[in-house]
Amino acid sequence: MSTAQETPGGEMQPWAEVTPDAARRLLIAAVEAFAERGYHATTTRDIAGRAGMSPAALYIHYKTKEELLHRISRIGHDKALDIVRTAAAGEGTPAERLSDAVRSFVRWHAGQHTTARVVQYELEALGPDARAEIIGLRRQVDAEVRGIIQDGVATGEFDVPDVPGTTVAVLSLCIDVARWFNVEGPRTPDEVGALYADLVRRMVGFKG
Amino acid sequence: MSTAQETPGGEMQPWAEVTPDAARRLLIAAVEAFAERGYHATTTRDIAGRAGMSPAALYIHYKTKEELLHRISRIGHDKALDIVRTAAAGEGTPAERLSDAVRSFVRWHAGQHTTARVVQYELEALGPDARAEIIGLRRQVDAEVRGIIQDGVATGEFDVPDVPGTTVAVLSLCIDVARWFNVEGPRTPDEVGALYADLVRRMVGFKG
DNA sequence: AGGCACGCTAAGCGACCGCTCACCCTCGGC
DNA sequence: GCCGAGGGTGAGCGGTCGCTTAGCGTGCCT
Repeated sequence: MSTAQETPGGEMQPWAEVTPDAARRLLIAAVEAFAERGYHATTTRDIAGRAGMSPAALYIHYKTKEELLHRISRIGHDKALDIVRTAAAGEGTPAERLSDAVRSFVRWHAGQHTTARVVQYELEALGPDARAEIIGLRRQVDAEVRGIIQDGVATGEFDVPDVPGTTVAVLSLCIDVARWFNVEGPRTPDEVGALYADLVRRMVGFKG
Repeated sequence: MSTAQETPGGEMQPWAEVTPDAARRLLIAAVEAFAERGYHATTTRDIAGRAGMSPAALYIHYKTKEELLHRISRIGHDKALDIVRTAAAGEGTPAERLSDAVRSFVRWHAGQHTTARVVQYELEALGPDARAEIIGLRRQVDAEVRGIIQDGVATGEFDVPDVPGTTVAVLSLCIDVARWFNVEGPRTPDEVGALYADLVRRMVGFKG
């Protein structure tokens, strides 16, 4: 669904779908600034400066500062939904699909924690329409994860007394990685993903 | 440790330790405004207006807008640390103490989610000194929870391959309640606390 | 009664915000 | 060689921000 390009190593090149080049540079600068200082504390002058342009250049490619946040949030949520959809549509057992989903979802929130922080924590800065659109995408993410858990309950693999509540908790756990993950810290995104996949297996009562 | 007063029902009256009355009204107004719009998007005029005062009145009781956030964050973290310390110092088994800690910690983050949102998510708006002080308190919270988990591992009650990682995950799970909890939602703070206590028991491999 | 400390307000200062406008440079098509 | 389109800049507008200052009202102490 995404037009982003894969490198030979298979790693996603983020923002590859944003053109032209100047618009992409501005967007990347905005992601960094928003993640560091928050949306409201970031000035358009700061964004343009990081992209090596004058303040006015921003408005050639984006109508407002909020449109920048909207584009970032939309692309990020599309990517997040893509990740869980891919895992949910896999062919393994519910336990395997849930582990896959958690592992890749967490890996993205850790590896791209700069982007994820903006995507997950600056939602309230969006206007009503944009916010509603993003909330719709979040509901789809929730539905995918809940579906996997329900499948596991149906097959008897999982023991989950409260499926909606456990779904919220699992997603909350994964999303909050973006808040605390630190590149200087002791764990790689892969390691956090593996740890969290194990923790979630336990949460759903899977005896593997 | 806190000078806050208990009501006859046993429920804590938040901000009771803030005096005089005008200073407390301003602080409560600031908590609401910061929680709704974020620190940087909140104006001192808005805070003063909510407290029924003129903009200048704020500066009689607080030196700057940042001092307001600092006071809120400090009091909130003191309360959070108090909660986990009380549970950790209890007399039950590690499983009981961990459940107590999670239940009361989550109950606070859900019931006082307005305050908790400010306390947990506006840390970066603080200056370096204030931030360092708060981070110190967070480390103490982390140490309390890690201590309980280690105790459980030592007695063989818990099966936890990665104690520091699991500690981070447990705290992250509890804290993020403040972000998603909604008073209009289907769950009471008590119910979320009970659900989360169960989920955490599973995460540490407790077979109860 | 007089004085004065204190809580508060009206007005406003200087800075900086998001955003606009008039203009410039570069480059491809003819 | 000229033109038009599109990406870029410098300067700056209107507005709002955090915060300050001069002065006012009220109640307590003597």
